[in-house]
Amino acid sequence: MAQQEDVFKKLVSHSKEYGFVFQSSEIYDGLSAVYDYGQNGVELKNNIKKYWWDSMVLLHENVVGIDSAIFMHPTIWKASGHVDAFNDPLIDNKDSKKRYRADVLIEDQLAKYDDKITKEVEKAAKRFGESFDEAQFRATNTRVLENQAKREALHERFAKALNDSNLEELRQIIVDEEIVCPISGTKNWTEVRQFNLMFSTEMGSTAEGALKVYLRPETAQGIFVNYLNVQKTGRMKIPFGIAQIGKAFRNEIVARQFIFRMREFEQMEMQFFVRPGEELKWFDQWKQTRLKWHKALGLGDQKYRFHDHDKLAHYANAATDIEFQMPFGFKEVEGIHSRTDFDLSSHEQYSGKKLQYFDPELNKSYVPYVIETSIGVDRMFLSVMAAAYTEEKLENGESRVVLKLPVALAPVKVAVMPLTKKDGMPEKAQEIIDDLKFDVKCQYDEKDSIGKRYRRQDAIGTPFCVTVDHQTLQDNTVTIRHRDTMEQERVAIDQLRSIIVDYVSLRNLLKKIKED
RNA sequence: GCGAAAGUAGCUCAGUUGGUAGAGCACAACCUUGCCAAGGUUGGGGUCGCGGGUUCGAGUCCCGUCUUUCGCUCCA
Repeated sequence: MAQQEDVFKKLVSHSKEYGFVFQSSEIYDGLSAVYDYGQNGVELKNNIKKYWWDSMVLLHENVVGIDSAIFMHPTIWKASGHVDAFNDPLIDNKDSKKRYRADVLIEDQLAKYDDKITKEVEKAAKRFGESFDEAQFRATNTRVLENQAKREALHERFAKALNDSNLEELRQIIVDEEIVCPISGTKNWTEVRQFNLMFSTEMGSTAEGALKVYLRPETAQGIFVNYLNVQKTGRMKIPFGIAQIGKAFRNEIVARQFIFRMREFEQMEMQFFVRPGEELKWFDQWKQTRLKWHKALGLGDQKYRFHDHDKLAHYANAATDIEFQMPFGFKEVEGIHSRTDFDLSSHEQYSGKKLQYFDPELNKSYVPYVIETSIGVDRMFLSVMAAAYTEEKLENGESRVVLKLPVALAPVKVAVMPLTKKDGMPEKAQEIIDDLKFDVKCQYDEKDSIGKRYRRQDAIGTPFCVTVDHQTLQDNTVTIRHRDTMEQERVAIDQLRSIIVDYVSLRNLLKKIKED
């Protein structure tokens, strides 16, 4: 484990050193849990996105894409449940260092009163030989009455505090009720603080007219609110899907582990609309389809596993994660959820618009059920980098660091270099680039020894190095050096394009998904 | 957010009981070599994360703050 964390550290500094990931605003000391992608990182990231996008909208005739805005009508987040669920009043116990939701602590206290009352009523029932209900109805026991009164008072006070969002009052309730921390048993509490996981800002320049809007905490809702637009204008027939790639924002209390959990991140989500009752069948199918997409990258089949959820979110009736073996353990990269008709129904309610589909085969209308596949681009990026990062011992005793990236994802596909800076070799190399650069990202390098240049390309995962040497000037052949094997072959310049472009094409990955 | 540790050149780090910042690699130019990195010469680059305090004097001691890592916590 210690060794793996070490690998993670190296990966982080390698990412910076070779222009993959930089800390945001670094010259101003950085901004917590926000990162920028550098010149190589952006290429890799774009390639990952293209791989996903093409696998969705090219390979599935019934999946189309959209690109919805980050700002959306605030009521959308009420309908989705985010306004309620992403707003937690939290309180810490200073002794046990444990954090609790203040409202949950108070609810537990209410439950305690209920228990007391029940016990007293049971006792009374036993003593007088009555049924529980009879005893409760009489409720003459003073202790029962006392506890009922207390419970009622607490309940009222609690409801009012919640309603007013009065955090001081919530804390005062905890103090007055002498609620103790279950771990430390003490009453040493911090202030109650509101943690809103959604970023908000104001739209409209005048204070009175301003509308409080949120930066979306997920891209899914942009798909749901456009469901009808796409279905109607695209003449989509159920089952069909809508795919989207875009930024989402969450004001995480703790955001850490490099780009694994960031406050601004990118999602690739696809919502697949199906007939009610058929959702679990599609859920299983998308589980397999998505796993295949991951495995096609060849990062190692044993590095993936499903993690089925026992506790389901309020909208789901089935959920699983695809986890990847990161240097710090198996971690969620993608979530697949059966979201039922929760979102569309909720938007029907809040918007007052019908979001139904008329199914000609069933001859009836219904709100479709939804299967969601949701993958974090940044997590995907991290998993690819982690799997690709390799330190090799060579036969001559030296070592090299090589990113064994899936070739279709590599930021630079080919480096073209003259063996020496003389005899027209640089010009020849440039000619080759001028031909290849319409198809693939090329890099030219003439500095330092050839071996050093090869290592530089290894470090950013370039699959091919083409070298122009003295023989090139005679017969128009060059050497191609392969990243993983370090082996070289000599080929004619006019063959380069077909060799390289075919080999690094996304097409090869996409074909793999379709194979059985 | 709490606790712990850390922050010195692009990277990895050294810097003694407080006395005005160093190395290797990297980078730039030139020379040399030419198929698996670290030849030669020269050069650029750091208000030691930031702010304050103690002191004649702070990279070093104290306080605050920012950032990172780990643990707790949280995770739609």
